[in-house]
Amino acid sequence: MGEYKTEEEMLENYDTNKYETPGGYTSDIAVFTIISTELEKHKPPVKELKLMLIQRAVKDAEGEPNVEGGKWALPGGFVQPDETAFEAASRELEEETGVTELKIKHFGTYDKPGRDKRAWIISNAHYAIVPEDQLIKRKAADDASDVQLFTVEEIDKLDLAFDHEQIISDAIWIIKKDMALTTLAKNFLPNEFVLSELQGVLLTVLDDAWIKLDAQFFRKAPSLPFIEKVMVKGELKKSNRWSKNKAQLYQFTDFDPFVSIYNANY
Amino acid sequence: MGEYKTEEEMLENYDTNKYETPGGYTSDIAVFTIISTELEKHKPPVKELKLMLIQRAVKDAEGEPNVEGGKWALPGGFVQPDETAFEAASRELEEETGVTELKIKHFGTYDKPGRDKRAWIISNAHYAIVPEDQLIKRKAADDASDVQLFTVEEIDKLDLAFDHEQIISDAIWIIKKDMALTTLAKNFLPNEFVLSELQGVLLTVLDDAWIKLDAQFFRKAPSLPFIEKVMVKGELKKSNRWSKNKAQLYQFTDFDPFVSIYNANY
DNA sequence: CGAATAGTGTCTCTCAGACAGTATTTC
DNA sequence: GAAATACTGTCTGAGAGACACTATTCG
Repeated sequence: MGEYKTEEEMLENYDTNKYETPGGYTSDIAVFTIISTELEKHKPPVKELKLMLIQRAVKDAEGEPNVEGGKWALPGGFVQPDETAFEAASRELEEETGVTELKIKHFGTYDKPGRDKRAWIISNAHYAIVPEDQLIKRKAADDASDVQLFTVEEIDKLDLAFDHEQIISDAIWIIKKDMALTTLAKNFLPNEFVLSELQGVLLTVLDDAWIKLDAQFFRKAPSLPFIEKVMVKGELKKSNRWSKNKAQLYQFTDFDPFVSIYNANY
Repeated sequence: MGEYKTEEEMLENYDTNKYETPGGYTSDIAVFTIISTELEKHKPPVKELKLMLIQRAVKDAEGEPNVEGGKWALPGGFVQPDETAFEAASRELEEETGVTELKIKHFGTYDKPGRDKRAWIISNAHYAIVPEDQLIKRKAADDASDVQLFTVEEIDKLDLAFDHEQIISDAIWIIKKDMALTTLAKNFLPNEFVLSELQGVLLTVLDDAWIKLDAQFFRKAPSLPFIEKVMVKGELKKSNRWSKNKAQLYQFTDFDPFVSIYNANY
């Protein structure tokens, strides 16, 4: 019969070697941003979705050869025992970019045996969205060549560390889905934006015909239930940031859309 | 400078104690089923969403007090180093119910420090859908009172182990979302089904007005792009399983619906 | 023939889709 | 005034929503 009389006594003697335990627990972050390139004054800029990657050092701080050295990888690191993987992602993103209060979302766990040559290491993957102005600030402060932004097409040609090719491919898929199904777009936009900016953000990721057609987009968008016209002192607030003609400014409401395949258009 | 010359040499000497490592890696499964209760012949049955839970033994095999003994919990267990959490879920579900080839989906990671009193234990949560006939088979074979099906309302009153209250609440939310956004309903239905069966499954989880209204549901459902009428030798196949009047049988196609909040109804 | 399930007929109204047209501002 | 962005007018047809009505079968 039992050696221990109480649950407390048993807990004190709990042996973590009873089952084989993982050799590490990490958190990876796919940092997305949309870069706007202004071609001309009073012209909507060209927008491109980019992902931040770091190039792993060939040798570590002690001068030892680094695992997967020289390859490009997602930023990330080991999770501490007093935090969740999500908190680790948030902490590491701040260390890396200096930005806090960002949209971060967990989207998957990667635990395939052999994914990390060192040991049985489990990774939780997150995506984060950084507004471009925040990233540009960082770019100036530290223009290390080992941190770079890549478009989706450029990533295809890179030599990626671990199973990060899979993680990145999943991240891109998820961000497309979330862009279509949630108001994720708001994280890529300033608080007040014009319709053509929203259109530009959506087009970096989605490929709907009606979003491309100005007449249809400009007619329907104003009645989307999760955005509203910006009013100041009873007047409609407008901007001519991107055009000669003044355009109406919009902001997101807190409406949380919920759609269903059983009553939607495909 | 470095002790090791090559990456291989370094890998052989990799010390997993360099960072603190988790004390365990587990996989939990929320097993859902929809139980149909036939009240009368030729009447559509009452359908209810149920979740399978197990009651943790008060003492373990060695007679020691068991952690969270006596409480209800999700089935699950430790992940082996040669498998993923998903594979572990699949294996454990088979051990528990004897059923393979089921719909299983990972939906979250639970790693909040202190969630398990024993150690730093990370759990991956999955949901699974078991057709009711498979579960009834099991019920007969082993009618242990420590495995039971509960409705969502009944679960609210139970004393649940670890953070399983949170996991279950998340699981129910996810299954509702997936029911609305994917063809998840097909996993709750036989291969060939009538519209009232689909309507019944949807109503266990969703609460759309138009699904409830027969006239609207029966008009629109036939044109859903992911189901089609069953044909046999050029004839429409019908069934009077649930009614005196024969009803058209449908089956799911392999169409994968993709909806967006930007062109949907809310 | 009554009752119950499984639909269909018909009307109204809204909105998607297509395409042309207008408004505002800068150079 | 030319050019570019940001919309609006107008028509057509498909489909959502509401409610009444029909069809089939069992007992």
